[in-house]
Amino acid sequence: MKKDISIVDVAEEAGVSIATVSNVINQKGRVSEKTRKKILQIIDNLGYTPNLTARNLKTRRSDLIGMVIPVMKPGRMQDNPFYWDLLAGVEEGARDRRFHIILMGIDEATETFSFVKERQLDGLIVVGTNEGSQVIERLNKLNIPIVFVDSYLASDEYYQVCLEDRYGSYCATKYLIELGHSKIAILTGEVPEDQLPNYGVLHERWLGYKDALAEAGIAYDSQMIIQLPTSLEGGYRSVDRILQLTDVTAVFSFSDVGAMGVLKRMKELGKKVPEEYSVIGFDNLFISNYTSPTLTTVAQDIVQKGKAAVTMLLDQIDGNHIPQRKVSLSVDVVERETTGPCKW
Amino acid sequence: MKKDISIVDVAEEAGVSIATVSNVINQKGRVSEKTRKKILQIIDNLGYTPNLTARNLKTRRSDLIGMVIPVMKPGRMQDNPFYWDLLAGVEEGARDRRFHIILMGIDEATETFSFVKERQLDGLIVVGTNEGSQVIERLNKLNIPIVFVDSYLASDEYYQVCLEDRYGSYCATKYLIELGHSKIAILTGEVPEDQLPNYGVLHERWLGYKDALAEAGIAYDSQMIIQLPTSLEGGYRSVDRILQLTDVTAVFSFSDVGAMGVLKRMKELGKKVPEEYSVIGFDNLFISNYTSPTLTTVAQDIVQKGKAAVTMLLDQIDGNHIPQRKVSLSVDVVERETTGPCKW
DNA sequence: TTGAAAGCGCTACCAT
DNA sequence: ATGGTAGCGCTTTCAA
Repeated sequence: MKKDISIVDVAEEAGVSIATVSNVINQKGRVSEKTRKKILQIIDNLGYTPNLTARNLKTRRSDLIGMVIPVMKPGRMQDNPFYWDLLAGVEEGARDRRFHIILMGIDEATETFSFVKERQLDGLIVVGTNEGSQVIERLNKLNIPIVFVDSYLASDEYYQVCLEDRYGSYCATKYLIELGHSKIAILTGEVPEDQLPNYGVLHERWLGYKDALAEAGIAYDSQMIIQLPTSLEGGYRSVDRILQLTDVTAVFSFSDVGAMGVLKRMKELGKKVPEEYSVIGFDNLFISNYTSPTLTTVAQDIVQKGKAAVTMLLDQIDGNHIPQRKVSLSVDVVERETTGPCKW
Repeated sequence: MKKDISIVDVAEEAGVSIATVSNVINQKGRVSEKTRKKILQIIDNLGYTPNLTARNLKTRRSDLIGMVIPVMKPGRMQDNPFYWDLLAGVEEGARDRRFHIILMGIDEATETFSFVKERQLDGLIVVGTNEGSQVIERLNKLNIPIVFVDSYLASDEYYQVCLEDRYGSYCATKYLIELGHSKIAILTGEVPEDQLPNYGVLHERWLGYKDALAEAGIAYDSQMIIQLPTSLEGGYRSVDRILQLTDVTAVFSFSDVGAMGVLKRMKELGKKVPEEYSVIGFDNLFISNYTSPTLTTVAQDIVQKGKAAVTMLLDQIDGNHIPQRKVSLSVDVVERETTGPCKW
């Protein structure tokens, strides 16, 4: 197997020093147009590709960012299309700026992030961690640019991309209330109520829910909180619990996948949506417009969220000015077929 | 900002040479237990992390693999949960073997794969390319371990992970035929019929469809092929075309997302599934069990596919014995609610 | 405008 | 069992 072509080969072929070759590769100027042309030509002929590993060793810049996503029980990444959309945005944004991305599923409890130093990552996008999580402290020690997505960290030192979660949740709830619903079950995810404040996104949405209730003068009832995983399965299983509650007429799932689970189980049990129960989700997955009935939901632009995060990260890395460290993307209730007037 | 701790610091602190430190890091043995312990202790104290970039420069091994996925029009990765499941499998398998993965969306027409040499990638997982594609030749030049997923390359030199596409398609079609259907429209994706042989997966499935028809003595009718994108939108749009065809009673979509699009449009037009039309998909996305009605489909284990691919790749990289270069994973018709007896 | 050379952090060979 | 050192491919300073 023949050795790779290095900068030395190019220099020899061109009869110049490697320093000069380096200068043309890196467009430093200070090379005569003539030799520049010649070297470029030779690079092309030889099919030379600079070795980023070597460059990185010297410059301490890898043009590589990490995207970390929490994994579930057996070490598998979460089965929610949300992440794919987010990743699509990040990937696209990174590609535009000639960065590459390393994707990693992490176990928050044990991850040390040693790969960040090992790989000399220039930055990190961290998805869905929370105030008080063990990872925050470890991440701080890394001392590299980080953008947190959906994480709600209190300190305004952190760069964050979030969503108008509270407002979106408020709108969803208000929307249901205006339809006449007052007993509204919520699927918050698998978190005990007293732990909610530690789960930023869920907490915000919970607050939004309470905001709307309060505004309408409806008493908050913690029985309405269903604590099951944010997943199809979780949504599915939640229905049996909801039916044990009295007079519930609407369900607000903090995720679209959860809402889809609800729809399935409702249908199995012969419960009519939206005639008997209204269901609203959160996310507006592209698939949510294709369920039957189509899902009313709080829409966010997930791909845009990924792009916003990576843009903020790369700007940070490149030392560009960043107007604000915390960005909150807007939401929008999309009215479809799973919601309707309260039956009573 | 303080400089990172290097092997030199560890060596100094321990009063040994860097060679010895290197030996303990790489578990080469030939170090006395006593010094080994000591060095390990110091590494821990100092919080030293080896610099993989430097190691890589020396060893020419990056412990990094690439996963490349074709992008759509505006440079966005395809909006199909399939890829996320596949990625989940790859990521999990890579993590188990301490490899990291770089994910890249590529434009097949222009991609040169220069990043492979630049980053010294140890291997590549290539998804959904095809015989005769421009990328094959370029990939060959790379001269690194590659595993092709869903690619159907003729030469048995290539390492490939595929599916029993033809058989799965045969089973799906046969299943419909046994229900009494004979006019079965198929959604192949956006490929002209005469180009099908160049699209491995689609071609195989097309062949399987024809196999079943032939077996049942049903004439093949190329009008039954609907050429629209493999997507929710494509499936949705296909319905209007299908309805122009005479006597069609069943639709076989080569993807679940396509089938979901069909379901939506059918419902909008008041067409009953499965009473008037049977619909069957392909993939068994986790979401397909949550549509309404739930989707009959040809099931494949996508996560397992990703794992199989990465395992084969890493075995190749590590020089392990690989029993066979081409693996075909099995499929399985999952009968749900979108299919039923032919109305006539 | 160009070149010589140091050195990034590490591994691996060869000595001791 | 341990150490000295060349060198991986590149960037960067300094000198010419």
